[in-house]
Amino acid sequence: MLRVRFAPSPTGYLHIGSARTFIFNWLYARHNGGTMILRIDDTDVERNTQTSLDSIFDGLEWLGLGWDEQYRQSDRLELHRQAAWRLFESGHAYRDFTPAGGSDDDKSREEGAWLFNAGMRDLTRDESDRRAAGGEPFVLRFRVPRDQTRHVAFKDSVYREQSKSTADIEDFALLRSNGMPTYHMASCADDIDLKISHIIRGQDHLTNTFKHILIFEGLGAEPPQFAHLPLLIAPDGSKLSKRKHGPVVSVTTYRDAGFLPHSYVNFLCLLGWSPKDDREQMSREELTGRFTLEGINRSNAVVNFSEADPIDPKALWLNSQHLRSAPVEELLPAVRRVLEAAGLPVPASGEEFARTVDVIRARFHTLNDFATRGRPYFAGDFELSPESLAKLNEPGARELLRELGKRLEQKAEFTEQSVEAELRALASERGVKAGVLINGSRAALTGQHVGPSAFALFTLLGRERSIARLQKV
RNA sequence: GGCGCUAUCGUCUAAGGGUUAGGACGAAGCCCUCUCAAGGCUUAAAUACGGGUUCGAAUCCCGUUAGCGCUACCA
Repeated sequence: MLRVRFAPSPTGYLHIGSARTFIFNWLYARHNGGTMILRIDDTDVERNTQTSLDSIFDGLEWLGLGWDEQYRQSDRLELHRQAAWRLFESGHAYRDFTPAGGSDDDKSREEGAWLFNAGMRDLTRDESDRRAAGGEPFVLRFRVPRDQTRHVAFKDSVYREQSKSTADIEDFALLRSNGMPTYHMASCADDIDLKISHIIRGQDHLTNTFKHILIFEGLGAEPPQFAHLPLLIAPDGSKLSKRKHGPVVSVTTYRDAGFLPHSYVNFLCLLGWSPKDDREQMSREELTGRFTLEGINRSNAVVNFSEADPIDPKALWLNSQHLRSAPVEELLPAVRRVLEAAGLPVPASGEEFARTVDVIRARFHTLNDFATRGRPYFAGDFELSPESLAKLNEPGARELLRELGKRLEQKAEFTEQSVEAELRALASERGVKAGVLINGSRAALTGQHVGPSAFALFTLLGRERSIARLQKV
C-alpha cells in the first residue's frame, strides 16, 4: 500500500514551496491509488502558533485537494520518546550532558571536533544513569558509527544514488533536554509507525536523509523510498522568505489576488516538474494522470516576481486561460463571492448572471477583475475613464447617443442585430462613421473604451439600463 | 571551513551522444477587428567557463566558477 505524507510545521503561513510539496504528494498518491496523509509536525513548542496552524489549514483548504488521514505529532510524543529510548537501549544513542548553547567557535570545527562533544560519547552506562538520576539535564544523541567509517547510501527517486561518509555526519540530537523529541526523531518514528512508503519533500532535507536512514536502521525498520524536490527560489537566487520577499511567499496572496485554486495548483506543478510534452494548461485529472517522479527535475526553480508586480506573469496567464475555458457554472460561486465582498449587487437571474460572466471573462485575468473592471456590468455607479470620456466628447456624439436611445425605445425588438441595424442606420442617416456611435455606446454603457462588442453590451445590460445610460450622457 | 546538490533563451521547461537546440510566459511586429482582449502568423532571445573521451558532446568524464542546501537541544 502506497502511503505519502505532507508534514508542515506550524511556524508560519503556508509557504508556496510547501504548497507545492503538498500538491506533489497528493498527485503521487492519487496517481497510484495511495493514501495521502497530513501530519502536523509541531514538536517545536517554542515556535508553534495557533495562528500559523489556522493559516496552513486556510491555505490547504483553498487549494481544495484534501487528504485521507490526519495526525498531529504533539499527540504522539510517547511514541517518539519510546523510539528514542529503544535507540538508547540498543546502544545507538547516548546521553550528552554538555550544557545547552555550547561552543560554536572556529576551533570546534577543526579535526572533526564538531561531530560530537568529547567525552560524552564514551560515558559508561553506569555513570550516564547516575548523572541522569541526579537530575542533570542532557540531550539524547544518535551514536553515529566512528570505529570504522562507512557510507550511508540510498537511491533518491529524483537525485539518484546518494552516499555520504559517516565521518561527515555529526551525532545529531534525538531528544531535547526538555524531553521533547527533535524533528529527526519524531519524523522517523512517525514515518515508521504510519507506514509511510514514500517520502516526497524539499531538497533542503536531502542531506538530512542520511541521518534518517541511520535512525531507520537503528530501529530495525526498512527506510521508505525518498524523492526530494528542487526548491522554489527568488529571482535573485536567494530562498523565498517572508521577511525579504513579502507576500509572494504565501499562498493566501494568490487566493486574495483572485486566482482560481486549480490554476494556481497547475502553475505550481510546472515549477520543477514537466509532463515532458508541451502541455501547460491541465485539468486536475490530467495532472493526476501524468504526474510521475521521473518528470521532476533537479535544479531550483525561480518564481518570477518583481517589486513592481508580485505575481509571476505565467501564473497570471495560466489563470486567465482557466478562467475562460472552465465551464461557466463552475465559476459562478467564486464570482458571486468576489462581487459580494466588493459590495456589488449580484443579478438575481442565474441565467443572466451566467451570460454576463461568460461574455466578460474573456478579457479578465483574475476573479477580482469582475469586481473592478466588471463593475459596470453589475452596478449603476461607475467611473468614466478618460479615454471613454474622449469618445463621448467627439463632436456630436452625445446628441447622437441620446437620439439612439430614443429610437431604441421605439423598437419592438431588442437584440444584438436590431440594435446594430438601428445604430448603423442612424450613423449613415447623419453621415457619421458608425465607429462614433459604436465606441460612444461602449463609453456610455460601461464608462470604458475597451471591452466586449458594443452590441453585446446592450443585450447584456438589457433595454432599460442601456437606454438610461445613453440618455444620461 | 566541511559535506551534499545543481547549472539550456530574462523566467518555466523539452531534447539524455548526430535536431536549423523545440515549446510556453513575457517583449516586439503583422493579420483579424466596432474598441480591447482572445486567436493566428512572425521576430529577437539560451546550452556558465576550461579541459578531456568520441568520427561527432547541451548530453559522458575531470576541473573551475557561481548558486542553493545541511552542518541547532529549528523543521
